[in-house]
Amino acid sequence: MSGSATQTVYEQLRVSLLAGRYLPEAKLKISELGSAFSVSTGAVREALARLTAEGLVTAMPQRGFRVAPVSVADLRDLAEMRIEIETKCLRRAIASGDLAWEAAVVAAHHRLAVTPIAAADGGFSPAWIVAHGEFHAALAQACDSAWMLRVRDLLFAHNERYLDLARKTDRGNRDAAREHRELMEAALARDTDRAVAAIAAHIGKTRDTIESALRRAEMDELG
Amino acid sequence: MSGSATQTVYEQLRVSLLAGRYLPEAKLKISELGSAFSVSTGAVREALARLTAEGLVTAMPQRGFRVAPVSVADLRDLAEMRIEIETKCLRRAIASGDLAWEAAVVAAHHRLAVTPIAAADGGFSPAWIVAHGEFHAALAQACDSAWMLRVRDLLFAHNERYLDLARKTDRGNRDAAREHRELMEAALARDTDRAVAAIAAHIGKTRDTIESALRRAEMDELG
DNA sequence: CCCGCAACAAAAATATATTTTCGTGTAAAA
DNA sequence: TTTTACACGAAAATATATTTTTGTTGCGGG
Repeated sequence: MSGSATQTVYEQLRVSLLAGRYLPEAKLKISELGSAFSVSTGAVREALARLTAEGLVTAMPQRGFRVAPVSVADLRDLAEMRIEIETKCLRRAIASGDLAWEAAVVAAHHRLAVTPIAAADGGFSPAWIVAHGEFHAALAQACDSAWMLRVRDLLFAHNERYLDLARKTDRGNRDAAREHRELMEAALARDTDRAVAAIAAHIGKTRDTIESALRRAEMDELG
Repeated sequence: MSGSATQTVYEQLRVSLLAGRYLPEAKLKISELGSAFSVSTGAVREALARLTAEGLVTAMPQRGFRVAPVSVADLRDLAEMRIEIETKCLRRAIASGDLAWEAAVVAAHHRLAVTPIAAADGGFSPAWIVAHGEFHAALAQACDSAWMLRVRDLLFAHNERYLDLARKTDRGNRDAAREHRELMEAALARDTDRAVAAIAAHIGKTRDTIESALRRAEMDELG
């Protein structure tokens, strides 16, 4: 293992959460997770405490932990906030990004472009999710405000939870690759307005797609 | 005690941190804290894990926890971000605040106005800090975006850490009470532009005051 | 047939014990 | 005198054990 037990559990649990491997509001039993990861309950509790502070998990006093809920309202609010922050980040990144930044963006985009998007189970492939996250992170990274980046990361993480819900209705009818390319090109050309418009549109479209998927899922549940 | 042991430790530790009762970068020894609060080390670790996710504490693998550092750069970045978020929050709060909101703002302002600002040790009095936090929270509360409020709370908490550093150089030469009144009156009058200007100025002035205090403290340290 | 209460089982919360890691100081060798 | 290796003490990390709390099931009464 790389680091400590707690760290490992935290990271693994986090990617599982972000990959939607647990259902929203599902109970996270401490001893189960402990034996699954072969660590003590203390390590699990510590990891869950951190995830609670991030909002990915909710703690119910004396009643354990659950996966944070999702809702259309939260998704819309989140997307709106993301547009605010991501556009600001992007503006500043374009303004102060150097050659190293450009190179990192190109590299991340290349990895994203060549990574197959579909996984065996019909969702996004884990490799694509990682590449996608890293591309957007690379774009924002040159923003010269640590706090802005921090908030961006928080929002992006929560968005990832919703992302794989979209996969079902997203089959083929949307060209995310094209949006990413457009975004990269505008950023590298230092065309701030075009880049900002591209990322805002990208977030908006993603939101809409996820929202339909969410509504469909709710329908299925009730009917 | 109200809730669980972990919860108690978390809350107490948090207010201590925000009140600047521990020095930045000071080591937070787990067993010391455990005996201080008369709880087990597990509870302390759990509380520290949450505070780490909030950024109030930094975790160093195999080397324990420390109080998060402060710096002029971080303060400036934080203040800039706060201006962005607080103004947006305030706009939306003014737009959608109802009578209950107005009442809460008036009440919070009254409590703030009548609470003595100075403590025996020369810092802000704990009661004033609470009242101050609640006044600003009340103002923002009517903002109809949960995510925006969440980010606002995070930023405000970090700002509080810096706040009491300002007390030394802030003695008498600044009328925070007046700024708060102006802010409240503009908000209640639904004068969005004036309110936004007031809060931006308020944050900016606070930043400047704290910055001088910080620089003075750095001077004292080195000479 | 439904409601309440008691006993039981399961899981969370907490405490204690053990292991591991890190920093420090000391002594021997270059 | 400087450096390096070793050992010791302190603190963190982890595991295990104990206590509390909660949720559930079955039984008796209404």
